[in-house]
Amino acid sequence: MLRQASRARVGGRSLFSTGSAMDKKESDEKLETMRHSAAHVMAEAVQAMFPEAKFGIGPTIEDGFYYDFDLPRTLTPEDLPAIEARMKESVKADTAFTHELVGKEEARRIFAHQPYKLELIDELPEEMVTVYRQGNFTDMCRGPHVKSTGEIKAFKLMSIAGAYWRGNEKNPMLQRVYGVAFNNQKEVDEYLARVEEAKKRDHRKIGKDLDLFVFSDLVGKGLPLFTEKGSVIRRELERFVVDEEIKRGYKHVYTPDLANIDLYKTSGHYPYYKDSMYPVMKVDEEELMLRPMACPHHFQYYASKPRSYRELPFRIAELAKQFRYEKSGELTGLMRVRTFCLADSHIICQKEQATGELNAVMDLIEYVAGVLGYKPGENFRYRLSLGDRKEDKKYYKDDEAWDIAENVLRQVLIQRKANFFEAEREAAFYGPKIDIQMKNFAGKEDTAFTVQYDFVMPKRFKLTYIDKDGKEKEPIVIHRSSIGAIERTMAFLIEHYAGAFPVWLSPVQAMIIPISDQHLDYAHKLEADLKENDIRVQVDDRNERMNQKIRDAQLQKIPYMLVVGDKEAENGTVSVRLRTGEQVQGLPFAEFKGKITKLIRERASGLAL
RNA sequence: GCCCACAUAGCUCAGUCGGUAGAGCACGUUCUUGGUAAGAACGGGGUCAUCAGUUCGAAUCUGAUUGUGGGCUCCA
Repeated sequence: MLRQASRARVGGRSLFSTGSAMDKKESDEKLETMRHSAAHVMAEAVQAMFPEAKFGIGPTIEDGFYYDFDLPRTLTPEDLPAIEARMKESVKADTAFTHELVGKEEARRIFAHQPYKLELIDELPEEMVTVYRQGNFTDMCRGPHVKSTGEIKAFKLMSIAGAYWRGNEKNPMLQRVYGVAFNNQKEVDEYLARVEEAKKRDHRKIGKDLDLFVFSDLVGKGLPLFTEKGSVIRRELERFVVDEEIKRGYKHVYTPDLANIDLYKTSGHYPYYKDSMYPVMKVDEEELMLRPMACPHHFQYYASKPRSYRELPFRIAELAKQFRYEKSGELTGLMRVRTFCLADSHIICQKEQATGELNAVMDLIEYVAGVLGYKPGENFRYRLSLGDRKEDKKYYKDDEAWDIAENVLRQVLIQRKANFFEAEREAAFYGPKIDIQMKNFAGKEDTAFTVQYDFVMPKRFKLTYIDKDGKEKEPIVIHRSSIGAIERTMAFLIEHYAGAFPVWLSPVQAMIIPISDQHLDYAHKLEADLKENDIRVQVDDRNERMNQKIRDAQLQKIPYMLVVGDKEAENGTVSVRLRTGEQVQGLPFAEFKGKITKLIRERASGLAL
């Protein structure tokens, strides 16, 4: 369990926990010890049910623990209550955890029938290993553990899943049982309630409820269709980011969604990623493929003629459709799809310009994140994704260039006082990157935006510029995305706002609700006026009561409901009900129009008129 | 791709022991013209994911396929 356990534990750490107080840290450690012991107790229960069980590892993770088993039959969800019941007996019996330090030879004897444990023993650098026992269960484990099983307060087994031994898909698949554990039953209940809340925010559910996107088996999996409403959000995001980038000196272009395979062979992408590229299409003598990335296209634009140092930084940007053959099991709603549109850019610049450009990119990203309502530390954090000098198969071999590039990125983060952490072996093959990691409501972290320092592609594509001194020099490239993949960003946004978007993103910004059909004329007059002013408005002219119409508009999370009856038609006013429940009676229509227009133009996050 | 589970009306779901389907919401029509979260009546709507098999008979049992979910792996 040793090393794997500790790695898994770090990986499973609460992402944005900020608590640094000593007592909190201590109670965290206590809780973690208890969770780890719960994993052992679960293993004991499984061993009692399946004496021939082979054990993998059983570390703690955020909120709980898991243990991997190799069993004579597959577990089903119905097995969980039985395992849980045995665990509870064990807790009730309050048996002591004991441990001893033994030599490797002795350990091999103890675990003679446990092939996975033997494998771990063989790889341990230490000569002595710790062996923990409770009841009839013995495990190799660094510890620590609770004194006795009675200290395990409250837990619940959550799910069964397959997991490859040591995370390698070439290894056998073990059965993993996940559980959560807390200090008391109340905390377990609260955890379960949080899980339920998260489900309500799931972008797949809200996407269906609010009719934002759909999938079709005939079109294919991982290929979303944006509905009229979803397309409004997408269009607003695209307009926003294109306009903003043009303001900031980007050259916005269109390049083809497919290209000759030689392009990706030249870039070096092909051998690294051919498994996730779509197969080649033969057309006459050409071999074409859907592009899995846009970088090489942009480089060909740059390379179309000689470039002077005066043209640098050369910032090429595109809303670039890309196609990746993600494995079927990896697809998830809009989070992970097989075709997506990346707000992509490649900044070709001199090495000395890198820091300045990186800062400008970070400014842009932070601006965009701010407009979307994301707060640093709360909704996202930075990850400095590093290479591995020893892995020259996975990463381009040039130790010095890696050192320089990683340091440039690190310095940018430090100077900006950014809240970041470093992650080994998360770099691209052509260089390190800064990833903006978003946490969704299910607690999973995903890359939203990325900034990469690339010292490889200029060589591959022989990108050059003529410097002041008339000599040809090699630039570097910054790959970056300002708003990420539109699909994924929409998924994050839907969950972030739980479907209650700011006005500028709302598919329908105002719903006009006539009190009776005598007020339809006035309602349609207002509708025409607002539409003329580019406000997305509808009249609910169904034969329903006003209450019903308000309820429906409310469920659709439409920001403003304009209730109009005799009073309003007479005075040229509207009675506004906000999505928040707040009401503004008798507001002159012109005033409403002015205020909503302003909120939209400013991309305001609030609704207050 | 791998492990496990799931798939019934547009949506959320029920359907007992194998005897060819039901509710609520949504939709349509009519009545109702109602002042801030569900007015009423009636009606239309399903090859029970698909294809095979077992059976006198399959939504129900078996297998395969497709899709979805939770994990694993992967994520340029």
